[in-house]
Amino acid sequence: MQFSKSTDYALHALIHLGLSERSHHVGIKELSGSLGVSESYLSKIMSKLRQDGIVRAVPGVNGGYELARPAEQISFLDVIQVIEGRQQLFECSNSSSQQHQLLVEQGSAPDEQRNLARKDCLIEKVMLGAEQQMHQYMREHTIQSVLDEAVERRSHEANKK
Amino acid sequence: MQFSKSTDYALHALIHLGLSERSHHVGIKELSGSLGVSESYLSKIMSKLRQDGIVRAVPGVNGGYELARPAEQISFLDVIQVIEGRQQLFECSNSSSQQHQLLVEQGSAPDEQRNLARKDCLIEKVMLGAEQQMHQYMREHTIQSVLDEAVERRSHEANKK
DNA sequence: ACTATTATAGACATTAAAGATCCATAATAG
DNA sequence: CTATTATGGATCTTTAATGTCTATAATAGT
Repeated sequence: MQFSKSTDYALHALIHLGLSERSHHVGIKELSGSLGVSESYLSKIMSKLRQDGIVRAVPGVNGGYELARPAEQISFLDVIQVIEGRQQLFECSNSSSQQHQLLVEQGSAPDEQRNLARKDCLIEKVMLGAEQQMHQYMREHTIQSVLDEAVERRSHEANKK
Repeated sequence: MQFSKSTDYALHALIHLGLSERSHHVGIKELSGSLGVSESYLSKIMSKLRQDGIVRAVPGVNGGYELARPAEQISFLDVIQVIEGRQQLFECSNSSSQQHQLLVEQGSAPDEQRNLARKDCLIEKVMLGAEQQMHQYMREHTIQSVLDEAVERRSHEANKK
């Protein structure tokens, strides 16, 4: 299991837009050149980001892309969910099998067992908890926080001289 | 991005083994029947778990599988890493491109820029942090903790009557 | 209004990974 | 020695990610 390259491209593209001045449009040529990926492919990704309101796009001469809202309001989670989708990372495919019966009391009434559906899988519950830990972290980190850290790193480098 | 079905099968199989008495071997027939998956496919997964020391396997009459160590010493993280592999969820594919130059000071010496390799990508750093949040949670949850919670749930159900 | 420029959307091709099956082999209990 | 059970290799199918191409629509500048 790995995040797709599209996610990598999307995040880097947004950093690039974040570095540009406000209300300046960056064309797909500049973006794709900077990231080392084809225009065709990157424009698919940018379209997704536009459809989800992360960036704005303007066609025509001097057109291109810009962030649709301040960089501190674009979290990593926002971006990942646009590109990777919003399904759970783990879904129990097994709820109708014998397996889950074993986790319920052996002597209970049949209708109680029926009520134990997909969402009651204890394994899925753990995996969902794990995912939400990751989400929380991604929610706290934004495009702006990366830009800020880049500035910090620059001043550290400067001090070393 | 989603966890593979193999991970689902592996976790459910381990719960099944955890429910069986110690030093009792559970055959692939029983396991695959319980999970609703073919013997061939599940045995591949069980082999992986054996190679990584999660289960023991015994061929021959009355053979089968058992947990290789106590259920409280088998964490979700152990299992996920066997099945999904140990690569990072996110790896920056982009370190040699212009993108990262932008994140470094524009006027610095060329050799300092060279030193900024893959591992210095600030995006990758955030993503790695997120992954480690998830790992920590998975490390704290074990096969035994699921079995315990199943018991708890049973007594809750009993109280409702 | 015309033209060059730029994003959009759809169709399509390629590649890689997951999911699944089959068979020959090796190990074990009785 | 035999029936049983796991193992490993080869192979096939399906699905998702990756990538390209082309026709269309929108825009700025003239």
